[in-house]
Amino acid sequence: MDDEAGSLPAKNDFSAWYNDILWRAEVMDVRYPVKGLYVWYPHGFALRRAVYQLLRDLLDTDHQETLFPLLIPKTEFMKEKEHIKGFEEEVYWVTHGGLTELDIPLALRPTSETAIYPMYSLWIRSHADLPLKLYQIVNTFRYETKHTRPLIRLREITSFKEAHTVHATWDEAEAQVRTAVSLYTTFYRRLCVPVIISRRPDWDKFPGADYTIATDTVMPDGRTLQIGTVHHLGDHFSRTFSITYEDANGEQQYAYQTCYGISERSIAAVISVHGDDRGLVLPSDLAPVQVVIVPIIVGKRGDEVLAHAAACEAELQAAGLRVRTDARNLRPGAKYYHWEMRGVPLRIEIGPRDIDAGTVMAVTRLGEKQGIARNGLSGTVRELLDAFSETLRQRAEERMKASIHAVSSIDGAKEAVATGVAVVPWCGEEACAGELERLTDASVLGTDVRSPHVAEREAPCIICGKTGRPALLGRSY
RNA sequence: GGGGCAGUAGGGUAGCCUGGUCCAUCCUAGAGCGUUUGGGACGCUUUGACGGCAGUUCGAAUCUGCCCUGCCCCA
Repeated sequence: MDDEAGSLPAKNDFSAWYNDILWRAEVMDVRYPVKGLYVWYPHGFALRRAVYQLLRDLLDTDHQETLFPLLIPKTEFMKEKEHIKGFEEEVYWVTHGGLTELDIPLALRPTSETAIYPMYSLWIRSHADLPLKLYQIVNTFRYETKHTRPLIRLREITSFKEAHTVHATWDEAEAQVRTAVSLYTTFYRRLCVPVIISRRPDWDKFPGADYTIATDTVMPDGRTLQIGTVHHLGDHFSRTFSITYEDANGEQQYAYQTCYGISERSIAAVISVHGDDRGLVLPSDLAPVQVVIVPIIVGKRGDEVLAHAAACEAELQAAGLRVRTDARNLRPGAKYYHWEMRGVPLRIEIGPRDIDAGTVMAVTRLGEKQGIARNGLSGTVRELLDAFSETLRQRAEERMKASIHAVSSIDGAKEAVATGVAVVPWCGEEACAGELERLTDASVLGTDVRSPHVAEREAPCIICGKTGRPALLGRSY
């Protein structure tokens, strides 16, 4: 499972690159013998833990974490008609307990609305119980029939963060939608992953929602990846599951709800947006190893070098950094390649020359090399790590900007979606969207686009010529 | 959903058409010992595989069927 010399495919062959980097960088092992299920390597799992720690930190300010069962009785699952229609073809069913057929089959949750809302019905009695904001991070199951891909299209989503909120009014739920969108924006900012926010077309919204706001990013091959959704559920589920509260006047009212989710696709985005021909490139906050120290052991001064390396490691550790010293019996170059593949943001080389000069050599994952003073090491390293993340963020944002093109013709749209996302004026009619999708072999992702790179202005619909507004068009995963 | 190609040691391959010559071979990796270390070290020793099930046959990595898994193309 070790990385062998120079054999990661170039990133411009994105599909091959993506398949290879996952195991070479020890993120996922795809050899588990069931289609669509994959194994987290410890290094990948450490990355997952860092990413989800950021997410938890953000949510914990005004949500509470909880945990609901994996199994949902068919009787509950089948209650909301639109919801069922959206999922019925991809639900796994548990039909037997041992050799006994179950009276009521149990669904493996494809998402947890129908597990959570019957309990919400019991928990919510009065307006004083509102708003209720809970989330859980769980695995979910969907019987995907299309081509599965690690972290992107899974039969077991291992890391589904789903939040479910309940409010007294439709408007309060809508305010929560805005809050959630802003929360996700912050989250992706911390991952240094640029996103475009838009409102999904009606035919593409969550089954059972009033509307859906989605966050997408653009992958290196120009296809978009949906990496977060926020749904205004209106009162559809509260009517189905009898989630009511007594208002200040003593009247029973149906509650209004939202739900919003993020999965390990967020990690696919981090890997894909930042990685390069040498392997992972991870923002400092996310890297399982933030600093690797490579002692340059030359001749008789080996012990002296190791002692200096240990002292540096201790100092950085004391400063709260995740540090590793690589004292293996390998050439330094082999270690550099090893840790570059795994995305370590900063490498520190310590050899006899550095000891004599009172310095260490610091090299970022992007190849910027400089000698820094041994004195005040941890402070300097912190600064380098922060600057590194900021560089990644800006670099990614520029790429995102370069992949978005406002167009006014079908040919222009075709050209744009070949390498990224087109912004086209669209009247809002489904028929026009269908025609547009057919002509460009791409999908209408959404409207009400929120991105610094997309101007919100009216123009004639690219299909029918009536008044239109900007819509995102792209090929998506 | 339709079609195509593939599966041989931890990873990458040859062999398959034309069944036996193959305890298969090479690169890489793993283990052990020694020498080495400022961008992928070297020597010696050693470990390790024909996706699964059934069938044809004296004999199957090789032929047949089904299944599983993966990759690519089209809807």
